[in-house]
Amino acid sequence: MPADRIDAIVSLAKRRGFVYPSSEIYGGTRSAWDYGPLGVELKENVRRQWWRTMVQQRDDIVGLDSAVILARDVWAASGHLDAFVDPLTECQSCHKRFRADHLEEAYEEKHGQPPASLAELNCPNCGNKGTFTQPRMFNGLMKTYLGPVESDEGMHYLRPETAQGIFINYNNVAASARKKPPFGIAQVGKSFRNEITPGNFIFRTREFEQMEMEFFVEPGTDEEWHEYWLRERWNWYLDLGLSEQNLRFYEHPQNKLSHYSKRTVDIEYRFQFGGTEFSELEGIANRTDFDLSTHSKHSGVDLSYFDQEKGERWVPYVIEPAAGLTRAVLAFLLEAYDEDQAPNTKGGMETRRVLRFDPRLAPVKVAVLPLSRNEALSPKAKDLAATLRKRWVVEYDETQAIGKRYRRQDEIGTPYCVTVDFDTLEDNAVTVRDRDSMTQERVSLDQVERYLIERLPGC
RNA sequence: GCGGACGUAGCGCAGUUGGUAGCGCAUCACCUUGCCAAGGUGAGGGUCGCGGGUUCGAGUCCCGUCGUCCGCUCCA
Repeated sequence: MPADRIDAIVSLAKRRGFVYPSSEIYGGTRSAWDYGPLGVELKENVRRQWWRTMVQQRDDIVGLDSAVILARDVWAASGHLDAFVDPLTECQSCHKRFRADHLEEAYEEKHGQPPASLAELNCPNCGNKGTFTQPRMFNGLMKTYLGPVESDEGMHYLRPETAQGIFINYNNVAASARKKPPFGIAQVGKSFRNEITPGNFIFRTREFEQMEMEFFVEPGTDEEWHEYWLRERWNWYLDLGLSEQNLRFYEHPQNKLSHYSKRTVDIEYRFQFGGTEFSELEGIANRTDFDLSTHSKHSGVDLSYFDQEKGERWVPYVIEPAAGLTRAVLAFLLEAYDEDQAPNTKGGMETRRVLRFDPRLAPVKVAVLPLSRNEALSPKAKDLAATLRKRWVVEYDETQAIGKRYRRQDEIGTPYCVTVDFDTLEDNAVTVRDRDSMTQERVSLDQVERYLIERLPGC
């Protein structure tokens, strides 16, 4: 994979309508991207595949769509208010930044007492003393105010993860859907974090979309279930076209785990940002009984489960596969991007840009092309397009040469092009052209839909 | 937030010592061809990211600001 593939994707994304810089006519706004006509289809297809796999095709997982703005107590209970707010200070000599509380802890360990002020501290990087700025609080939680008056009472947080909406609905879902462990609750939606350094195109943004599932299991079976979900999620990416060589597992070291986690393993993709080969696509964590326990404690509502068979009560453990929808979109784009050689009219070869999407992810499934803009061909082709459009996203294009139109479709990853030609008027058959092999097959008009259904499974 | 680079039409770029912007592709129209783009003719599209300043005059120099990328920092 060439290192400039990401540049090619950014350019193509804007040119063809996948992703635009947000608020572009006002100079842009940091860390936000807008999804164009093809991008929204692609994103929706990724979301749909996840939902089908995780919810609709299983009998042990159900869906949920909770609010973005939850009660403030939720974030106190979940630990986010503590974990997301850090005092940061910067060394004015070498311009490195540090957690002020970490510096003070290190000082105390060494000297047996806390420093009187930051001025007592030497910079761990350059060794200079008294160079630290006053610490500033960095709050990873995004604030907003409910109600017309900006008062402290109205201050709420936009969710930094969708998971908490699931935990606080645990009782509701378990009761109404008559579910008992092991079972899961899945949710897709936007989350918000004040990332210090957003960037790398749509990889890290302050507003982003997550696909999260919380799987509730009996304590003691949690490690086994964790392994199960690692395999399941890995296979999901493979099934939709990511190649094994571009994926890997990353095991978080024990001393760097989140406040809620017993073990976390990421699925990473070879995004190749700057000097970083692999970056996180999805985190699969064993959250233990932390969430349900803490919400039981803070809310006063018992979220434990009474096991009828064993006659005992326990708090379920949670295995959480938490995927970034927008990150997955980028991974699928990168993986699909390819350049190969295609013949031209003159008998030579030309470079062809093609997005080799799995058909389930392709924004457009079929393009209908009359060989020539013509009184007889165009209506016939339009009729066919209208028929196919009842089932799939279909593009109709009659401008310029047929070869050029094939290339346009290749560049946006359309798996099949159906061409209506002059013979069609005689034999009622059309040509179906395959994106990857560029081979063509003659198919009779009344069989086209069936032909495509066979080749577009799950679309 | 710090350091560096960059920001000219949708995309990719050129703009020489400061003298009021060009190229390729793309788009649109017409002609031509008719199964794998880049034939012909023509058209539309840019207050050169934005705001100040220096200057008779700035895309070109200076300052600020916004944005992108790279490196730090952060990444629950």
